[in-house]
Amino acid sequence: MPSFQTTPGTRDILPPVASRWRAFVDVFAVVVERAGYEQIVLPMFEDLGVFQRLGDATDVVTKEMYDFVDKGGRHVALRPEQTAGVCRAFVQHHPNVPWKVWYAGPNFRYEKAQQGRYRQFDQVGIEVLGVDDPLLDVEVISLAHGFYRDLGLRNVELHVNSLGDTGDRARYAAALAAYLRSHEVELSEESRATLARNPLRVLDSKRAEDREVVAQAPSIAEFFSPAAGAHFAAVQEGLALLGIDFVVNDRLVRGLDYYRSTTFEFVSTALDAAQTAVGGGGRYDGLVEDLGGEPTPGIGFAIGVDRTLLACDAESVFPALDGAADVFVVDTTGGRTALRLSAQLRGAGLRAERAYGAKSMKSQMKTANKSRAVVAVIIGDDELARGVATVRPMNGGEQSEYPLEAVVATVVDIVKKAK
RNA sequence: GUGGGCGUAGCUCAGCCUGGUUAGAGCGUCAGGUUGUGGCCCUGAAGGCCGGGGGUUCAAGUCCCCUCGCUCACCCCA
Repeated sequence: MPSFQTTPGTRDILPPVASRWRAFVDVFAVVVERAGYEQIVLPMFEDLGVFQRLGDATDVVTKEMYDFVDKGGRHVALRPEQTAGVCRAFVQHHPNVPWKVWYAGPNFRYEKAQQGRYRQFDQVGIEVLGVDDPLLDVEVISLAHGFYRDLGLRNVELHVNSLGDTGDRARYAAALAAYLRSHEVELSEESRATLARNPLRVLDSKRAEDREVVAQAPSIAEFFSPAAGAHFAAVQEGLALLGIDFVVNDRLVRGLDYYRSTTFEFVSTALDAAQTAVGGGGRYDGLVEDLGGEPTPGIGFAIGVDRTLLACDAESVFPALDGAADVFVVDTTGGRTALRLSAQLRGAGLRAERAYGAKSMKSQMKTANKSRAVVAVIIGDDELARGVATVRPMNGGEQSEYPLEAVVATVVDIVKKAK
């Protein structure tokens, strides 16, 4: 047992998975940058107050925050998500609207870890501030949808709902609480506790004994103001216009208190774990104001990197790949020629590898094979004496000798043809 | 935070119920299989305080307790 191991809920992302993560973010960046979103990089910790705006009835704020007092006496917290930070940055820098940004990076929540849920977990996401157009909601949703499709995922379901405007949500919450209280004896003990804290969340219960009561509960749709109803209708029409399949799920209650109006969640049906939501988002039209800014509409989504990658595994798409070399330089004369040649080959843009230490020809060839190089360049005593190198295609083709100064061009040519 | 399952080689696991000589397998790694050449095949080697601590016993990987970690479910969420 080593003296030190990763702390619970954290882990090392080793090769080749780490490069899969990078590729994941690359695919995401291409999708959203085509739509005009620009990257933003936020601090990983901020003033605790920024995150308290997520809602003091949420577990994220009440018990999962990694907060501490720094040496200057500031009460700060590791970010549990990035939307609040984006809004804080918006208020701090007052950029022109619409402000369209994307981000990627780790967040922190003090939870008990299980598959697809870690204390340090990565998300990619976008946020748009300053626009209250339902067709923007459609665009935002379509970008997430397109990203999943670009990864190769086919079994991702889109669930949409609306929480109405601020007044609708409050009136609904009151009506729902009243209904649930009248059926309190039928609810599970856990849900009774949830009811006292945050009635909307009872709708999320997966416990069998709650199913009947939840099924009969009033729907948010009955409480929509005319404007909220029209907005939601426009979103649904827009999705249909783009040919994006979705289901309206009036029990979809997002976890954070700032959500208003349009909410949505992407669920992988290929995953049989407890955590099947691979991404989600919605409108948060009051959040900027809560953080001290002018009233500003906002919408965005976050996609969980781990869970989405788990879904990719379940569907056997977007695999992790070891990098293959283009060329491997074998040198049994001490290594100086391989050192120089591989530098030249790299300078020509190739991925060139070589063996370290005085290994036998056979050993070096084995390593060359494992590197999956297209071609091996071999320097033995014989070649060294005559100023040449043997160039050997690794697919079984004929090998031949070239003057040292012609090796780079020859190899570049062979690799280009092989690709 | 609550409950169940599991911690044996780098990885996947057998052995534990029915304690008993130097703890095994497959894969991986490394080295060989005659003159300077990979893949397939063959041979060999390295690699384990059997998660940690305590207890029972003549004897513990195996039984008991504690602890740490992982995992699944709940809670919650991405």
